Amino acid sequence: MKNLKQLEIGNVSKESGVPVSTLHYYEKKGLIKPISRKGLKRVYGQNVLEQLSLIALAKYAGFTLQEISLMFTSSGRLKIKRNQLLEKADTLKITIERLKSMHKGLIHVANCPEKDQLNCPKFKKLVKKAHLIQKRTKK
Amino acid sequence: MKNLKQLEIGNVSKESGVPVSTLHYYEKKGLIKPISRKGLKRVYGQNVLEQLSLIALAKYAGFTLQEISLMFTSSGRLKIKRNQLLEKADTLKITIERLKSMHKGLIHVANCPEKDQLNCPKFKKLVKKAHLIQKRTKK
DNA sequence: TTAGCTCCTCAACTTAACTTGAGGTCAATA
DNA sequence: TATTGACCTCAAGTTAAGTTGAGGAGCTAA
Repeated sequence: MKNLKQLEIGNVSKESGVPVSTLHYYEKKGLIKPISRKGLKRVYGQNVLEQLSLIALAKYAGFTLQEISLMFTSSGRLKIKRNQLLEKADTLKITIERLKSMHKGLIHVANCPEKDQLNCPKFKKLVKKAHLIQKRTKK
Repeated sequence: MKNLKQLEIGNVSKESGVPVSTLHYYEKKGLIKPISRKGLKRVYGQNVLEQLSLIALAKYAGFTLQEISLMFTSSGRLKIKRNQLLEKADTLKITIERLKSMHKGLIHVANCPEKDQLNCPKFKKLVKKAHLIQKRTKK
């Protein structure tokens, strides 16, 4: 099955929620690429929408556009090796653990009877834990 | 028990890993505050270290310094209300879910036999899922 | 054929989060 | 007393990730 449907930049923007100016910007950074031009106008294939979801997701996971552009080609294919991928997955895992601590901490603090909540030992322990995770990853 | 130990900015920097220039910056932004001055020199209490951990953590969770400064006072006390706290916890939860999808996706792709891995239906489904979560939160 | 769209390029501006640098204070040591 | 080291202030510079705006192209409908 081929990518039959073609999209103008305006549609891409509308469907993805990403501003046109940002699409231009992403293109300059090598993250996406129109499949062709119709005159001056860019023509995109359907799959650009998936690419954009992926980019959004990766950004959310804390990757910079630079890093993202190293992971995928502008036509949406994977660029990095299996082990690098697993490495990324690992750092992501750690991030997740840390955020879980933070989450737990917030919930706890919200219900904590202590006057000065941030001084609550349980909370402190959670922060410390997350912070240790952080240190571990830095090395 | 009081905070007996006093720290100069250099020690704070060394123990926290946060550069002196950043500590100045955080102060200007209202995130931290020395307990006093000895001449011109800033004097910090021990608890600034916990504050800095917390700031690092919150940043990691995707909060901006602005937002962080709205959550805590510069002396390290909680500033926001219980329900706001729970709200923050909620958005964090969603972020975590999304990252989990991403994580799963990375692992899957790394082991996926498909030629063009990003086209693998399983992967696509994961991205879509994460993306939906995203949309849900934007509204 | 003129007006109205949607698109184009390219350069300059914006914001957050820092960093760098110049010039100065102060206390302790050589 | 002179130098060193750690600190100070304040202004300017930097980077990532966009956004804004000026000036122009090309189709389409009145």
